[in-house]
Amino acid sequence: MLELRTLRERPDDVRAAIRAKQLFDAEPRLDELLSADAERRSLRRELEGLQAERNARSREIGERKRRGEDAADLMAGVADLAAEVKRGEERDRELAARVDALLLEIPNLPHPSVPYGEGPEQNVVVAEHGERRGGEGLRPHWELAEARGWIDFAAGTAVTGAGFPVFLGDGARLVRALTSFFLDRLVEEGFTEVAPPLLVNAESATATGQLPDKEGQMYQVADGFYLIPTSEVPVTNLHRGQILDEAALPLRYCAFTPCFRREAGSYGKDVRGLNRLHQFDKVEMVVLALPEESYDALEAMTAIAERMLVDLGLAFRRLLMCSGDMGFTQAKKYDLEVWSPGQARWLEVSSVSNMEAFQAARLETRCRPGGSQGQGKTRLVHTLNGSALAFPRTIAALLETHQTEGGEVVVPTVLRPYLGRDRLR
RNA sequence: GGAGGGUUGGCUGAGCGGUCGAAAGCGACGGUCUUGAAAACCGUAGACGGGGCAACCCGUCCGGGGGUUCGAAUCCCUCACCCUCCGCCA
Repeated sequence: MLELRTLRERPDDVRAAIRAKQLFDAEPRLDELLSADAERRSLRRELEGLQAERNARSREIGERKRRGEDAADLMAGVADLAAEVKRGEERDRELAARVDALLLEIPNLPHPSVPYGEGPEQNVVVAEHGERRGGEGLRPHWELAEARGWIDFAAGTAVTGAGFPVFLGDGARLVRALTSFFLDRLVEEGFTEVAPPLLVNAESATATGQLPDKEGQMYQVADGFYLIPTSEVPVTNLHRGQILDEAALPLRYCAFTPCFRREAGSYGKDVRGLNRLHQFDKVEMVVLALPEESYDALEAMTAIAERMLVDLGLAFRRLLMCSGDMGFTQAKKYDLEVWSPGQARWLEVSSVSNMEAFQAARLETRCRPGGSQGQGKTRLVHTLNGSALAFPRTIAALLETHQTEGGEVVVPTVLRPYLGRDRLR
């Protein structure tokens, strides 16, 4: 969420952001929020005066009683005041709850460098790397994988349902090899490896922005928990409510987890093969950074993900997302898309975003020199995350790109130590 | 799943319904001393919100949320979490 102060001081910027992000439903909420907040502030000014008066009189009663004097007259006078305070506090609670709920519906402001656009077609291709493989006889990954028994889509459907493929044999080993390759690389880069919970509570999901709006995208299980749609959620929540030492920033984490998404409403070619699943694996980077350093961190994270794609021998491009395709919580976002020769289309395998202080405000993750024992003002940290990388589409592109005429797959050099062979059979 | 005990400031830990935002110790910060440091001594110190040019003033916060009361860290209800014992379990 944005800080209330931002809405008060820059309501026009917030309104512009809502429109730029094409989230027009948020505009009436902004209006309601601003008026509720104004009402609350004037109420509070009045209420705080009453509270001060009540406190003073109660203190006087206390002092008299301690001296053994009678205070019945004072107590009678304060009763009305106390009742009025109570009414005020009730109204204040209502308004606070309203403001709080509405605040969750206001999207983050796009960074000035983000281009305006109404949808995906206006994303900007920043760079393209590698040579796209093309030609006759290149098969889509589902044909390759099913022919060799690396992936059994039908079995997954039987066990659970559509969108839950089963990896077998060299397919499963490829998953394990990628896991190690990604994590080892990120640890080399200085990230701390995390194995987080795969279920989170509503507070965590709210802090990172999955709730309340995207509730339908998560699987909810018993006891009010949600299956994580990305490890961004548990990992970003690691420092909830803390005041971090600025000298310790940036904090850089990486995590391998399965991710669970309901993906309601998807259809057609999007859901073919590994293109869109309800359960998939992903290695994620999560960074908590100083505000003045967060955009350098965004570039660095994107570069790390890109280098992995280069090492896997995949052709890819980097997109700068336009305002309308960026999503609710992000200030700036890059997508990396790999070329899928078997499908002749681009597939998103990574999304790297800077949320600035949007998540930190709800997380109450702050920093200052010296940390919780430090001096001076606290500031909200900036949070970032990025995939490095999402497995299914990486695997799809990898199988299709490195396929041979005989239906085998040449294993990229960097994965050979992990797989112990140079071909998938 | 059953029974009991807890949750207080960066940490440990006191706290009778009435100057308690909260003792004390540790830690932190500033200073004295020292060539420097340590020790010792003196002092300063919470977070969040509102108001004021400012010194400063006001409000809220003792796990979360409600309640009782003129007044709640202290009493009541409720939820969450932690600990101990029993049961079950990879």
